[in-house]
Amino acid sequence: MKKKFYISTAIAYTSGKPHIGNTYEIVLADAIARYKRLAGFDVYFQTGTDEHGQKIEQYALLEGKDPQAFVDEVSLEVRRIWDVMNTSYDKFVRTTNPSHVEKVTRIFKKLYEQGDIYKGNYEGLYCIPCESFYTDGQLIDGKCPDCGRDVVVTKEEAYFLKLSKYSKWLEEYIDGHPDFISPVARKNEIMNNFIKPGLHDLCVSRTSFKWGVPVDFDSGHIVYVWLDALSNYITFIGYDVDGVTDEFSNYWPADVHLIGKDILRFHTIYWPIILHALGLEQPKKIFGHPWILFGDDKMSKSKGNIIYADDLVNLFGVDAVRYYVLHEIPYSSDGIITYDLLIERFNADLANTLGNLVNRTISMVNKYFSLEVIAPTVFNDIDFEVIAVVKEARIKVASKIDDLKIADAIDDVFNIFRRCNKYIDETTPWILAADENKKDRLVTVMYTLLEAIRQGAVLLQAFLPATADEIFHQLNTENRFMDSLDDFNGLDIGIKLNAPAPLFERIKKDEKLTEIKNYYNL
RNA sequence: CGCGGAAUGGAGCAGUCCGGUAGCUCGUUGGGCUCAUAACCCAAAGGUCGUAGGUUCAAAUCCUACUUCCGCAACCA
Repeated sequence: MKKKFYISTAIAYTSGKPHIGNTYEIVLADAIARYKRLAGFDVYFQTGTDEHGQKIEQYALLEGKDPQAFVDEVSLEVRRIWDVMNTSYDKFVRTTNPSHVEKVTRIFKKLYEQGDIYKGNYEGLYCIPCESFYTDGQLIDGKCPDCGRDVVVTKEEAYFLKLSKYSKWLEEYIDGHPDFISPVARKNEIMNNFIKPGLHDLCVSRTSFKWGVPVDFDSGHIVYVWLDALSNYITFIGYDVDGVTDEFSNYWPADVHLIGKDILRFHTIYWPIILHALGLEQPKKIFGHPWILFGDDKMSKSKGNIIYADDLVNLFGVDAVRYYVLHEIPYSSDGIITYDLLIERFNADLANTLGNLVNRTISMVNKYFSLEVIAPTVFNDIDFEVIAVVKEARIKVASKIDDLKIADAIDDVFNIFRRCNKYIDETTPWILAADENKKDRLVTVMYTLLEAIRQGAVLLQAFLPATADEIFHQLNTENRFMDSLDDFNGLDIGIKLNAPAPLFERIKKDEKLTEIKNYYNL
């Protein structure tokens, strides 16, 4: 039986269109999911939208829409962008799904009945016009951060989750499972700032708005958004308080929850405690990925420097955008995106190293052998060097993916292509072609190149699926499976390649920058 | 003294745990080649590894202090 692999992204909050930063997460998860499928795992990849809460209620009101209609629209837009990014999620979930809502209601009730949730009073700084509570830290000059008016100390009835009861347990759990939270810097942050000082009980209901899952035994109370949102990881694979499905038993616990570093707290404190209280196993790893910054600034609507993924795809193509976010964002520190850098990487890596390699190789096969794949004769040392690089890449990629170092993994794939370019200069096929006595050598060199490219494309599928498809098409092969890397003979002898065509046209920077300006009507 | 992270040639990063000639990708310059998308290959220039001390035969790496930047600081997703 196949080994299972459950990976999730955070569900996107449907307050607006997701920008490239949000999109990074789904692409990252997609690369891992695609790789694991390739490696023979039974992969389950879940993503979706988080659709409840006061903010959404407000935004909907602002646009004069019913909240459900509002989230229907935004959720559709999120899904459209995920599809534009060519991501291979298995299930797209929505927290407004009636079955999910019922399950959350029952989870809340169960936790209440077993004493993990209790009724108390929430006391905080409240802004009356905004109908919102704030903490000291959120206030700007002691005033409401939204409207700038005075806040007053207010008390309201609310339900609380007994985090304090599980504080010790959580600390020990995290200590005993060093890989649970990564990167490790984030783990320290959570441990030192929150867990070690002792956890406060978490307020898990609200009465100040309506748009959410109601507490069925106490009207007026709405389940706090996070209890609702986090539960998506289990409710949509068949968890219910009074029984679970086979699907749940098969896939839970999740192997990776991929999330933005900003919501790490919810996933490493509230979520483990909720699961523990429900008597469920913990996910194996929670990875708080870094952010993408545009230029030097954090992307935000107020700064007007938001980049949307679908616009970038229109301007550069889906794999160019995937390549950039996967390759240029470091493992634990924030990455930067600018048009200049995007163009530079596109030209240097995609057009020059990869695109030109494929193009020059197939062009040579066309010129020398009329596109026919001819059986190699004897490999010699220089060929074996290339073959060794290809073999090594497979191993390196596997270990980098397991460490979630996707940028390094994709670089290992490109090492194959770099090595191939060098190999062409070392073997000078055009000189071999001029001498009929060297035909055997030429045949072997061309085969080595084609098969190295094919094997590179097999690995590349995880990251740039459309590009890999195009390479397979030009090579006229469907042999794209991982076990085809066991040997170096994956191309059928005697087949004809398809005609060469550039994978990526080089970008002229000035023209592209002008195009970008026009695109945005600047 | 709230907690944590970072500072490495023009750019983006690795190396720091387990001290031992400073590495990768790109950019720049020179050369080569001509199969290819002004591409590809080779070579060179360019860094006193944030600052100041300390330990050591030897420090980017260990210790101390300082400077700068960033994240987190609890019910906002």
